[in-house]
Amino acid sequence: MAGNKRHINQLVEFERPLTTVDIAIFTVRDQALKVLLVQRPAGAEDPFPAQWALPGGFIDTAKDEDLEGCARRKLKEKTGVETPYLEQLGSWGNAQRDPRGWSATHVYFALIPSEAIVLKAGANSADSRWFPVMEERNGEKLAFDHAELLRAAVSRLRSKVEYTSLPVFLMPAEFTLAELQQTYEIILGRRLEKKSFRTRMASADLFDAVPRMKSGPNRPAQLYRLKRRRPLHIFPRPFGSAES
Amino acid sequence: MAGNKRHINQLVEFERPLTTVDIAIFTVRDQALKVLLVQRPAGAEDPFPAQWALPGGFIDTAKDEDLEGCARRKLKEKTGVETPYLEQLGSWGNAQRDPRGWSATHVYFALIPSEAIVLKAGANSADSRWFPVMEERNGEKLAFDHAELLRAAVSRLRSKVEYTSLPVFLMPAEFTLAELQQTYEIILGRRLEKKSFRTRMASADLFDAVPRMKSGPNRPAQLYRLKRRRPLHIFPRPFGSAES
DNA sequence: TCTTGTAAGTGGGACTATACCACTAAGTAA
DNA sequence: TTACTTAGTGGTATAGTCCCACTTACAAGA
Repeated sequence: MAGNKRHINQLVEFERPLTTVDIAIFTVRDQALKVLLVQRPAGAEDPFPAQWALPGGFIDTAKDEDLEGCARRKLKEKTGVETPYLEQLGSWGNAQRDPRGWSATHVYFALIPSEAIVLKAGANSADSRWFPVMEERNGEKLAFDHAELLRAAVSRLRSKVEYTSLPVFLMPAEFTLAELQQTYEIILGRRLEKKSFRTRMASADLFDAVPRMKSGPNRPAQLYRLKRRRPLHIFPRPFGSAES
Repeated sequence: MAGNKRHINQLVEFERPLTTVDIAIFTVRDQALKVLLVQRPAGAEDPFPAQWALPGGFIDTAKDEDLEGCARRKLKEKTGVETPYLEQLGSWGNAQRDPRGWSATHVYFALIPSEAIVLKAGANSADSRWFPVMEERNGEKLAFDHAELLRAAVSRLRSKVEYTSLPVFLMPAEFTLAELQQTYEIILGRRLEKKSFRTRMASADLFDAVPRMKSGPNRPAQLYRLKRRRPLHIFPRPFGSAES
């Protein structure tokens, strides 16, 4: 199975594109959907100096076993944690997106509960920060074609949230149904009907009630915990329209 | 925006993976879902000699504007036609899949009506042929990791057919509702209920009735034609279970 | 202690797309 | 004319959600 020199000769005729992996890491905090962006180095040696970009970079064929491994490595470097959810979004490749030459990037998106995160300044990123995902602003001045990648990631996230249990991966270990519904509402940008929401979640059988309540100024709420080994649940129908 | 030598220096530390594009091209003919496979050259210069593989190959950074353009080029080379439907499936990359080195492939899948196709022997493929998609057989001895890629493509195709109008892209210019239903049934591997099927299609408003009937030994059937500029239609609910 | 306010959680009928199944319609072949 | 087959429809049942009003449970202040 090992390569041999004959093969190499044949390959010379094709220039190899640059190959990178980028990740859209989402969380919900302060009542908003946020994405982690890193600021590119300010020196002129790199393209798009000092601009914000999705975390990512070149594949290290020595260290990375496969594409997903590369994504997990970069994700861990930035956030310091393993992600509970990682999905491949797709790949983008053309001659223009990187001024250094024909390049292709493999894009992943990840969901991480807000409290889990410990931001680290990465080796190749002067700074990293959570940006609220707003249709207008981001989309403009990210490095490379990352604005487009981010739009695609947000679009995929929203459409999957319509009919799956994806947002549970954004919740802390214990949470109330109202908090989960809020997370759905923040991502979708609209209100959901309480009864329908609870009926769905109950029938999906995703959580165990823990024998504790969340107290506040009002009626205490039941706390739940995600069952072990619960994969993504797909609901038979998408969420309906708005409430109140 | 042009590259400069400084950048190149920095990039030397990363070996560039081999980059390819592969396509799963599907059609329905002879009452079966089929996929186009090409036989790799028999000489020992290439890996997996004489084995069957998905059509595809290296990106030509001189000719290919982007990944999808590369996929369309290879598709046209093999089938001689433009495809009515092309979608990116995902990418696979690791150190083992190609004996020549760390490689990543960008996989697309395409749907083509059976009569449209004129198979051409490609430059790098001694032969190409339609293979029925059967869970058991294919999955064993395709070149590279193409068995896995094909499984993923079939899986994606099936799951999208459950709740979209995808199979219309497999139909000839004029067709009957019974023929369309048959196409659905062949892909899904189960019978669908006639009335539900027709109600769905009617409400989707995808076709125009042409003023002609398809005659046979029995009652003639209305012929339909796909409306112009009809994108993929998504039904509010997936198809239900079997009939008779 | 009682009232007020607010969020948690539920009861029950309405609605909608599909499931199910029986029926009619329209042709060919013997 | 009858038998057979496939096209196409009518009408009720069902499932999951929608919608809205209601009850429950707590804190805070009068």
